[in-house]
Amino acid sequence: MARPKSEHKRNAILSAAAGVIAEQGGSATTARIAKEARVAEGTLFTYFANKDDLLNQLYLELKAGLRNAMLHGYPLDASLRERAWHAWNAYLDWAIAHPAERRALARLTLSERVTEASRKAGNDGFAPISAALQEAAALGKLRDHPVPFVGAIMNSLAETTMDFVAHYPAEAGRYRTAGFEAFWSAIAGG
Amino acid sequence: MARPKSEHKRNAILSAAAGVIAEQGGSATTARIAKEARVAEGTLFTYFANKDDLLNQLYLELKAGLRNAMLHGYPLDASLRERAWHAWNAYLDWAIAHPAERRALARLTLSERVTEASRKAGNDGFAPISAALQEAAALGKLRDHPVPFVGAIMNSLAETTMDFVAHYPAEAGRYRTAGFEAFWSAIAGG
Amino acid sequence: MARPKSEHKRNAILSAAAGVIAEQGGSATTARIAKEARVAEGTLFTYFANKDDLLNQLYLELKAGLRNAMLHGYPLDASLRERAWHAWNAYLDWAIAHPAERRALARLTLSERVTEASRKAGNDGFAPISAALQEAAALGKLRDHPVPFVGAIMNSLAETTMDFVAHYPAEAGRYRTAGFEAFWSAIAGG
Amino acid sequence: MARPKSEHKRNAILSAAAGVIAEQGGSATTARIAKEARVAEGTLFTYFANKDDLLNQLYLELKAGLRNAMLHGYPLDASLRERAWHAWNAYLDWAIAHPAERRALARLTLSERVTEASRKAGNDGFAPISAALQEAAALGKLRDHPVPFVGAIMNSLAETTMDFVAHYPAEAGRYRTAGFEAFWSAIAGG
DNA sequence: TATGAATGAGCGTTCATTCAT
DNA sequence: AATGAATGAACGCTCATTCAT
Repeated sequence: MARPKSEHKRNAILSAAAGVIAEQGGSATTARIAKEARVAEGTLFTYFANKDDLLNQLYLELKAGLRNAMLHGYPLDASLRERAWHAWNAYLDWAIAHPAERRALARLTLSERVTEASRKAGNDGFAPISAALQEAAALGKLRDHPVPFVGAIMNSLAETTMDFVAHYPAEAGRYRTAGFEAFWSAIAGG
Repeated sequence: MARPKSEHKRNAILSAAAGVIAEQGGSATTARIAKEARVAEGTLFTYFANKDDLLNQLYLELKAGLRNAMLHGYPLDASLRERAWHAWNAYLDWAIAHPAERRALARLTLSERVTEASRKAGNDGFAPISAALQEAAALGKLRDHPVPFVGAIMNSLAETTMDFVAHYPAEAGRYRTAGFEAFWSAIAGG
Repeated sequence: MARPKSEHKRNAILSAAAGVIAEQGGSATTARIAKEARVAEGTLFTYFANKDDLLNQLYLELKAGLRNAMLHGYPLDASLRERAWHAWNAYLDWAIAHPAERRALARLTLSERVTEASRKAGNDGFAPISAALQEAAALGKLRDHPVPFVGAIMNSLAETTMDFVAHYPAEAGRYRTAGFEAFWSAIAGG
Repeated sequence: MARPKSEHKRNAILSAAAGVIAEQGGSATTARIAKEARVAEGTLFTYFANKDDLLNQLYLELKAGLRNAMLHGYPLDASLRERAWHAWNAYLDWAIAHPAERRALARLTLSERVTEASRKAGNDGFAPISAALQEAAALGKLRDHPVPFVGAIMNSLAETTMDFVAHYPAEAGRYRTAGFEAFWSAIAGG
């Protein structure tokens, strides 16, 4: 093969896209992304069929990165609260370490251009966390909340917490704990 | 430009904008909005200096509408929980009655085109609710959470609840209560 | 109405398109056409939905112009030969007077982008000439040739004649006559 | 570039080009041609300096192929009419046997990218046929037509005939004869 | 020499904004 | 003030050509 398609270049484009989307949101252009990735405009299209494809692949990549972060070291056998605490922290750690990725993911999640199929695929692999919630529900530990509702609550409280952590880094620890307490109080009981 | 002739026309444009943004998100064009408002393309620009101005004014208008809904009949002298319950229900009622507005507001809140100034101005007028939270905090009834954090938690849980209400209208009542319980548990105590 | 869409501008674009296509063929760009028409690039698209639409409308317009030229003064009651002679001359006169249009029409006729529907519509209105051929065939004056074949022969000989007239303007008259004689000999008889 | 390694590969590219141009006309891309020739995109440019060069060489190649077909078995000593009949049939046989080549040649003949020099060179080698026409003219057998005009008439009538043969294969024989009769009547006489 | 990824000028088209009416 | 045609910068994307392998 002449010059093989380089995983490095693909990642550079995805990474540049995350940065530009985090910064500019809906007005991120392919020209800007290519420039940021130090790649010709046309090159972007040898790695991604079109802009929507890039957006969807980026969404998937970000979801996968987050999942890896959350599931790395996940204490399968610990108590429910400990597992929740692990997931909570892993999420915050990832978000703190990857602010652009986090912002880009938030924007993509709300974009009309990310397909339903991508959303579904992106949520695969979060199975262990879902499983924990299912188990908790079965044990009657989740008040009366439907499982997906609890998942959504966790998500939205974590996002909110993350907003404060990002805004007040000096009090990151405090918000991290407070957010978790709020979450745990919100769902546990029964 | 400063004093448009017809308040009716201005409202038609704002209302059309809410509808189109709710539906199309980032790809809403001024041409489409004007058409929906039954107004010429150019007319839009005698009421709003440019698209960003329209977006920011719409954001403000939606925030004001929501505030009016939440504060109408607000029981200033009731218990903290009752006041929270009132606000909670008022929010959900507004969102159910104005789905396009709600969706547009959610999208604008995340848009890079709504300025910090607009966001600040938009949160003015929610003072009575903030006041209640302040009071609660002073009484030590809010665990240890900073007041703005509690406000944000309320907001994000209400949004999450609203998503489920919209998705499963048959179980609206259940989610309405469950969401409030989650919220109240999350923040009350101490 | 603010500024009505002007027939003049539409014609300027069509005329510019004919000129540029005659000159550049397949590599005629919308930018070049707009420039030649002294119109902004975007304006072209307020008169024509897209480039293909422009091409098809131009084809139709050129066909209509040619038809008008050929049918103007057409001697419905003259002899067959006289009617053929009239059509022959009218075609050559039009082609000589409108060299760019003629060349553009030739190119469009061969383009993949002119639809079957346009071709069909373009041939409507040449009915009187077709009728003459039908009549001649009925009278057994066309040797044994099928009518459409005779029409095609006339067309191709006229085109060939026109090529020579264009190339050797000094001998235009000679080719005009010689071409017609060739045509008439080719089809008449029986 | 001047001495490509493989004549086979050069032919594969030319042949693929004929096919793609016949099919797609002006929108034939070098990428598509290379793919069809089972050759890398870059390889095309080691055999041809650029796309225009490929087009011109293809034109020449097609002309040469047609010439070979027409001159093979050409009855130098037969009567004028017999020689014309031979050429006529040879052309139709070639066109029927090589539809893509014929179509590509027709398109290239009209393309602005085939140079005057190529056209001239392409017509060399049809000398024997020209010679026959010259001879006939000298003998006063060609009415009064200039020789090149007669050649062009033959060409355009053969093309027209070919269009009908391609469209109505069941009546190929009839059109073949009728076309020739039309041609012969058009030019012979005196 | 052959490969195919890389390049970037240039394409057709959109759209926020201006301006003649 | 209202209209909508006119504008042209900017977009996503294509493709002939180059060049590292």
